[in-house]
Amino acid sequence: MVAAGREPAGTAALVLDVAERHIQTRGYNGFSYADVAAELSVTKASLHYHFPSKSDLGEALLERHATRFAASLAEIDDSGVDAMEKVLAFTGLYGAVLRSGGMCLCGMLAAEFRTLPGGMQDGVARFFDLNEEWLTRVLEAGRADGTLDFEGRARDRARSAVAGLEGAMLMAGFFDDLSRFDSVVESLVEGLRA
Amino acid sequence: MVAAGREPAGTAALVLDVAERHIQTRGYNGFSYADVAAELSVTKASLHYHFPSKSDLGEALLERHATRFAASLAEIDDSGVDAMEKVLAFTGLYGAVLRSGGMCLCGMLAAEFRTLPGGMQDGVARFFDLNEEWLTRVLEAGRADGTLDFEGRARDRARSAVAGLEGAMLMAGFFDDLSRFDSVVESLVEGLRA
DNA sequence: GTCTATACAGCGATAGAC
DNA sequence: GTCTATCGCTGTATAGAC
Repeated sequence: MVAAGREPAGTAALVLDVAERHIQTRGYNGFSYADVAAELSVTKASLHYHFPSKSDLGEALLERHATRFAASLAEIDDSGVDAMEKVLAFTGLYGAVLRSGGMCLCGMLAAEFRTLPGGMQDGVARFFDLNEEWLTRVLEAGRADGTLDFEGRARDRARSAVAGLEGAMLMAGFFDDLSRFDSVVESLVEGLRA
Repeated sequence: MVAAGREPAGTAALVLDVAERHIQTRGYNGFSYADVAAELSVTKASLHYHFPSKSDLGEALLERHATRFAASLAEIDDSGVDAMEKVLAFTGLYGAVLRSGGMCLCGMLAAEFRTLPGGMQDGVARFFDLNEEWLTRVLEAGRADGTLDFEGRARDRARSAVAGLEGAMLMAGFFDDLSRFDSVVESLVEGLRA
């Protein structure tokens, strides 16, 4: 079992790694325990020891993902750069996943959400909430100190930005064309420039 | 069998209707012939008469969808409104699907594309190409006659707009919050205003 | 064009040995 | 913690009667 507040280690971590990549590329309904087991050269039964059900696996993955993402955001906060640089670092987190060859984990799960177990739906919602709250704060701070300029509520901007990034990953991944992602980031940034 | 260039009628059309809604809400891997059969009160074997394989069904659906969408775009072209109104009518096509309770058919399939049969992948790509080409033309015409104003290449703008709309549908559908879609349309429109 | 019946592969999941 | 073996179910798909 996994100690509370700690990331799984050993085989459990490897399972999460493989499952994460499978979900990013094929979706939750697009991979099976057999796929993961074959890739790790273990048996399906061994996976069920670590994650009794597929939804347990999915929820553990979402928990790890949220923890890691929150840590990345905290790192950006601690870097002491201005608001625009923070926004760019934020888009960079998305871009890194795209360059690694996959769709955003939670973007993919959002598309499938009606087929997901309830616990996973909540995990996906929490991820987006985290994104929006962090970005809203950055936008508000940037507008307050004059380094950013935009119309309307910061929260609406943050939501539009996250939606734009998700759509950008979807399209750039589908066409295998990173410039489609860059174009969206570009127009996002232009809309915030002081 | 379906006559070339004509939409399927009768049971085949009903099958496509149900499959379309299932893909929009649950994805291609999220529904089965059994689901469709139950909803139409027929047997699975009956579905296989109309569409021998699931990929045949998917490809027929994409063909009908492309035909209908092209007809909607032609209708906008023929309406004689200015470029901004055409863009709004375009976003309205997406919004109508969202209000009907689903994700964009091809947006959903784009997320799953690595698990799709090759013929369906091509169909999805053609849909996005059609979107981009039409919107690029509208943006160029609008800039030429002064009713729109924006920086950069029209094609890049069109691609960003389509990506934004896809992401907006994804997020608005997930949170069941139409205002998230409207916010994205709003910022899209603002970025084009002369 | 729809039905019953069935084939066969893959799925998530469990029991129990090591 | 991993294995072999197996279960029950669902998936796509087919044969052949009506």
